[in-house]
Amino acid sequence: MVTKGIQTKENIVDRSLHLFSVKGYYNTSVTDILDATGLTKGGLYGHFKSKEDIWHASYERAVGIWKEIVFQNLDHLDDPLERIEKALENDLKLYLGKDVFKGGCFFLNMLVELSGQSDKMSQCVLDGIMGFSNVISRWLKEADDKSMLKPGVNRDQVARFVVTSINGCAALYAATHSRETIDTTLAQIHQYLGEIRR
Amino acid sequence: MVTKGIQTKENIVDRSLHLFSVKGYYNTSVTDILDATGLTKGGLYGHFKSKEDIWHASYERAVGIWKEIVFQNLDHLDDPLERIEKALENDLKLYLGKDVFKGGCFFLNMLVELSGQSDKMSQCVLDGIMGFSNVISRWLKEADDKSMLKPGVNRDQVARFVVTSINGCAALYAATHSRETIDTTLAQIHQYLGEIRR
DNA sequence: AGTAAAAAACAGACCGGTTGGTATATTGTG
DNA sequence: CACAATATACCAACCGGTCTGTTTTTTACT
Repeated sequence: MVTKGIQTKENIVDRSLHLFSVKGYYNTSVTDILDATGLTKGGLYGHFKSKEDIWHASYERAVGIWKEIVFQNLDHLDDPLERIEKALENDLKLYLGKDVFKGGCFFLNMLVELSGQSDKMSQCVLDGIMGFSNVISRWLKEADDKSMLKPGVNRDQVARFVVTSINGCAALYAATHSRETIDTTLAQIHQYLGEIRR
Repeated sequence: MVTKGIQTKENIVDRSLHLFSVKGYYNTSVTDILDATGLTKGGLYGHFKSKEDIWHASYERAVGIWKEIVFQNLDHLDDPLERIEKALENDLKLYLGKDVFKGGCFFLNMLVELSGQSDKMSQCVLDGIMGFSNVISRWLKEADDKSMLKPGVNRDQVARFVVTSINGCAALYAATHSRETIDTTLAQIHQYLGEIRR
């Protein structure tokens, strides 16, 4: 049963996630969250014990939303390299490009802002990003097992480079909001991945 | 003649640049700058009329430092593609990797934090980054004129993709501080650029 | 070079407003 | 009725910035 309490709690997370994404963590004040939710201090701090706690809940929510978008329509792709490209396309076109979070990519924004500020929070984000890199790495392994890759391809490096590129794309897209940024990145990654195929 | 005034002014810029790079713009308080310089409010605001003014001066300083590092030892390289790779290597190994600014890449950090917050400041950073992309684009044109490129290479796209990748690398390096991040990016860009050569 | 006037540099108190967070009281709901 | 949910008032610390007054440096003139 969905009580009133957990309803408002989810609402807090939703609104906060949006605010953190647009304004950043430090530049989002608790008052901003109060205004966005219509609550007051007492109401908010009844659900979370600190601003950082709200962030962690927002992060988990963001991961859920992101996964649903990026890993959709992948099951029917038997070709691991096609699967990788489709996932990247999902990420850039449907997650980043559709402005799921108005400020750009929540994870990249947080990673940059929190690096050097909060080890706990930035490590949290970094783990998520490296997780995606590992998924791609596994798909590359699958391709390699099927003898689809040129010999001598460093799979981990390729995976990390691809993830690096989409993060760079996210940084530039947040500033430009131009489709070109996304299209260019996808086109060049396609070029790049085409060259590791046997 | 170097008066006392412009000496302290330069000192303010130096310290502030460092603080902005490590803590970000919003999370750096004027008091932080006061502590770092040993000044008080009156002393500081005699040189700059606002915190944003200090940032603009810091940005200009950062550009100067960055250019000196990235464009060094390039004159002797007649091969434009080698020149591009050397510039990227300078950027990642000597600027990013040597922790010239402790918080990682000042420009990437600022771009991400300021996008959506201050159009004026973020545009400033974006212009600088796109300027680098244009330089690379011109070098690619030079290579093309010398018939060094495969036919059909989209020079602007290649330039933008390369710049995108080094920015992504900067984001991950700030979080990991691992040489591997840099080495991987350089190695894969080398791979990628090798494929556009005729 | 010495000195006095002008100007630049700086200190410190102060401003209204905001920060994240707490304690307690009140309201709404099962 | 009981308890979760929310409001209100409040806290000390801090925010970027201004103001006035004092000290130090530079400049101008002899």
